[in-house]
Amino acid sequence: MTEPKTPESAATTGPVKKHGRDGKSGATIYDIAKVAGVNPSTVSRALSKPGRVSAKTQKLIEDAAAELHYQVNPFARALPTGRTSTFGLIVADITNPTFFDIIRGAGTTATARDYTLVLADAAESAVTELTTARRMMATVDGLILASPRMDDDDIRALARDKPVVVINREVDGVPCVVPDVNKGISEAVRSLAANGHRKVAYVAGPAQSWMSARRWDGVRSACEWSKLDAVRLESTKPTVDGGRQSARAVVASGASAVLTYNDLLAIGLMQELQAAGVVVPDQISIVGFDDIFGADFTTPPLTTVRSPLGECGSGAATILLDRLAGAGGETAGTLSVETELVLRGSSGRLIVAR
Amino acid sequence: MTEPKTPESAATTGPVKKHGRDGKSGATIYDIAKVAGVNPSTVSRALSKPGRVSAKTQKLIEDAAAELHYQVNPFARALPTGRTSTFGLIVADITNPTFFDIIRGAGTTATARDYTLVLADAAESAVTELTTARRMMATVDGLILASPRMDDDDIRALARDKPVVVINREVDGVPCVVPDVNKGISEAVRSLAANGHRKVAYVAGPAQSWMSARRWDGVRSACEWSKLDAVRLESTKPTVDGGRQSARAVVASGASAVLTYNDLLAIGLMQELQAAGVVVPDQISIVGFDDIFGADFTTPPLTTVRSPLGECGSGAATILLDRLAGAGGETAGTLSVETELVLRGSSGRLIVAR
DNA sequence: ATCCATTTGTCAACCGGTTGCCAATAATTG
DNA sequence: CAATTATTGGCAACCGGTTGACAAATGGAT
Repeated sequence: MTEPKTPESAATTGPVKKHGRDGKSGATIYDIAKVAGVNPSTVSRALSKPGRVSAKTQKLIEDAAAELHYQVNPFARALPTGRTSTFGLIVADITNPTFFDIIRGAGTTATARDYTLVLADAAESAVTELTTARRMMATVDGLILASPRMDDDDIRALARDKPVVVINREVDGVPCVVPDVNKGISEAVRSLAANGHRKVAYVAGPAQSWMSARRWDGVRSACEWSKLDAVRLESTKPTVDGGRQSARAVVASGASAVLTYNDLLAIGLMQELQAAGVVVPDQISIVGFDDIFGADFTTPPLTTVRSPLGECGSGAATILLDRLAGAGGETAGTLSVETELVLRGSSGRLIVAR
Repeated sequence: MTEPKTPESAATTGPVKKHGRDGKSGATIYDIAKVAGVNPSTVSRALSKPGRVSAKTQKLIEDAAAELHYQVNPFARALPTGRTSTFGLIVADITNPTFFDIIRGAGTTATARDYTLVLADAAESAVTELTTARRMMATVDGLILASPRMDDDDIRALARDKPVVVINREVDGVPCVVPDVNKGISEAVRSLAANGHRKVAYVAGPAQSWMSARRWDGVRSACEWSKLDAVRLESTKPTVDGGRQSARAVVASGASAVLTYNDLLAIGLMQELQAAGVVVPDQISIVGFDDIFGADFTTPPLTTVRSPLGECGSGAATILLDRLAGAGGETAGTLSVETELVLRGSSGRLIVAR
């Protein structure tokens, strides 16, 4: 091998310092170009556009890159192209275990497709959420919003800028991933009816929650079908504490079976009822939603309508990544994932006290 | 106001297109410069170096920036400076609820200080962990490793490159945040001793877990002090399932009280014992570690040695951010956070069967 | 050997900020 | 009022890749 081009000469006093390695870490395509004896742009092409350069030049460059432990500088790449190989996930509340599986699903899919996941928490505030989303938009290729609290219009505005996928809510014109509650709910209601229950209460979630409305719809229509009474009760907040506070209303309602907006409410409710001497499920059956982590820690373990949250996360990530890969001209349909009843101990035959 | 400098003239046929707004979103400092009638570099200074420009120029520029809804392009800034306003958090296993609070703590601190958190999961693999860490290093200013599985040397190697903080493990030469188990453990053991227990079992975690070793040390020495027998049992994995599997060994050990490496093990153990007809805490007291989400869902609710995980997360983030802000010459000490006993229903007086 | 159609590599102009150096201006002092 | 010093703003060269335009080299067909 003869020294290709510009050797170390000319390094006398000229102001030529362009692209000089100053001891810092990281080789650049200029270093590779020097080693391989080609032009930097050729290196760039070899490394990003397959088939654009001849096989032997390709090999030459790849070898040099390997030898130098080359790693692209993501910023340098993002600057002219705008592509960042990163997407954001904003969850309504990191505290809420519902999102754990979503985060995991999205994270796994991201890594599998060589993307980086940036996570942010909206702390249940629509304002924080929007601010965070706006800030993120600058650094990501796309965004996933899990149970967003902001307006439909805000979401659509974001979606006009870069691909956005919504989880747990349907927004017109934006691709969504939503658990289809009907199957799980009708299984649950049928099971309750079969066990002798005649009146079912639904403890609702936050008033502005899209999903809570869907679930109530599902419960009402399933009850209608099974000829059961359905009554809707409000809750203060969708947490264990909120569940405790709803116990009084539940008892007052005279229902013998309760479905709650989520598992947290169900767990709190069960704790409070048991503390008051109510036997679950003999006197009251309780069914939650989501099958979150810990739903089976209770005694009796919680019966719940499982939403495949991990699947929602990975599904949303897949949709997003596909859009980023393709020209992005796909339709904005809704991906619906199945829910199912997980029958555990907190629901069962009604034992009428006499 | 008169039109400052270069008006729209000269836009005839010259190849002058530099920094032209091409309809894309986002104003640049060049746009601001034009509006404010100053040089781009002055805009840059006004926006990043406080006090470098005169008050009135500053105002002029800020107004223009506000009017144009200017937002810095993080990539353009990162390219020459290397600063990204981003740090990474790698957790050993996203599935494990222990990390939920850590993520939240770190996330909150990050946002509070205008940093972005990038999350990654190592899926309990030392190799994945190291790969992920290496890849992240290119895009972040610093790194937090929560319960890392990789070698001390690998961690130190990473730390040589950029600031690294470790949670739940002590590594020489690297700043660490570790819960000090002793206070919580001695409270637990004293409580057990006071309740008539004479023999305590410790169900250990993964063999290579630094923290499991610390906890066993703590249990042993606390038992010695309180004149109790201590026996160590191994577990298959630190999960609910692992806890179930350890039940047999626990019973065989003859201990009347058990501390487990973590809450998951404790919960599984309790479920299995109860299924076998053992009454908790009358016949066996169970104490977990961490006070994870759901630890109080069980019946009886779990007594546990709480580690302030959220504090660990935010503490680590604070250390990291302080280092990034300061020249980074601080010592690499260990930040120790206090643990405490959370006395719930799963531990109590030993009722000797007769 | 000549000419045309491809393939492959080079040039140079970006992407949007940052920063060292220097000149112009303003403030301070004699 | 002149001389000196402290501020402030401008110029231009980066950071490290990407990409359109174009020329050189290669190959095939005549």
